[in-house]
Amino acid sequence: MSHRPFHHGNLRTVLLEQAEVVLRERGIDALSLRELAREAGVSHGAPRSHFIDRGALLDALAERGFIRLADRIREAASREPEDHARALHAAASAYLAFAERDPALLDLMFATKVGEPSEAVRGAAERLFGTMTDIMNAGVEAGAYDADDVGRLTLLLSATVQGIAALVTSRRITTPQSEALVDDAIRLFLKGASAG
Amino acid sequence: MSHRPFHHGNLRTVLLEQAEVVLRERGIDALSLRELAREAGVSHGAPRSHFIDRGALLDALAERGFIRLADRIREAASREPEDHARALHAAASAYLAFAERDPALLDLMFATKVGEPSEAVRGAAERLFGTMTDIMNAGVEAGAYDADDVGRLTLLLSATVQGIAALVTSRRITTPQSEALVDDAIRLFLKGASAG
DNA sequence: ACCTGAACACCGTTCAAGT
DNA sequence: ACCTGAACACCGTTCAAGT
Repeated sequence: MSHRPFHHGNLRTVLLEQAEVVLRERGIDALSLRELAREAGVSHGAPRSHFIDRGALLDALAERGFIRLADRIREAASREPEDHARALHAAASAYLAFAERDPALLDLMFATKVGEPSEAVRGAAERLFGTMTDIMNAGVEAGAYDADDVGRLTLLLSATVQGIAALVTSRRITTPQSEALVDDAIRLFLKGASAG
Repeated sequence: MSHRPFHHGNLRTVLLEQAEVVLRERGIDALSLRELAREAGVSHGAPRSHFIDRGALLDALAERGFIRLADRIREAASREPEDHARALHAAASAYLAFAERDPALLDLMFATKVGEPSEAVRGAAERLFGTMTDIMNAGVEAGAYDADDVGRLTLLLSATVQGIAALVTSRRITTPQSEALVDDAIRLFLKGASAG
């Protein structure tokens, strides 16, 4: 048996993955660097080599969250290449599914920043917005919107879906209500956004 | 001089008001019961008489936040009794102004609940939704919507405005962008929601 | 380059005791 | 009814030292 640390070269990922579990099961208040270290079998000082402080861990979690959410949305929309309305619906549903599985992570991703958001988080958030933009551009090609409007419409759609997600994670509406709300949102969005 | 505690009968309010300042200036991570107690000039155990734990204080803050936000929105909309579109715009702008002044408080109001939200918070959140409903009902009388749709449309408008606020508090968009987004949102909402 | 372990300051919570 | 103050367990952070 070696006495090299079990997680040598891997501790960062182990901490992040365990943190996601804690976030999912017990929420952000239960997330402690010392507990993560204990569960990973390292000393309480070890995370310091990978995250300068608790905020840096939270940033890394938010970054991973944005990347995963963007991937889920892109994947969902890509299953409806022929029908833009259905693609929007699939994307929104994927967003809501993420919110229901990982509400505390979504909170973290959209949490108030005291200063500027970190570069990594900002980039990951832009990846999500880029995914939404790609989906909307497919709608332009299908004749659903004017090309000039796509930037503003993408922002509006993103805000609307995030708002619905916030109502779900804060338990203000139930899952069935959120599904009806997504239907309404997309129907009204397409009607209101149509050129002319 | 009496040695009755300075805050006798008043400590609860003093703690809440100081907590709102801390939340505004330094964010939720800086909010500590012990610090609040020190600043109020009482022992660290004193808050226990008014809030069973830190979560109860946060609930009380969220409750007050919902009440204040609902009042601001009602007031803003009431200044445009003749023009429903302008009333919606005023309400949304009041929401965004709240989000910019008290981003951490808004986060708290829409934070993920692990269990069920407390009765008091739920009631206060419903007051906000009730205010939005009243504004929308005025739109029904003005002929902007079918009465049958007003419940779903109110939910959609609420979600959209909250989503725009989330983009602001998370620093994803700037204040000018949020103003343009509110314009787009309300124009598109009225177009999409119009009866027929 | 990464991890250990002592040290420090701070925190939430509990609770017997006071008024 | 409300507040005090000791006690407990836990936490984030720092840092000299090890490998």
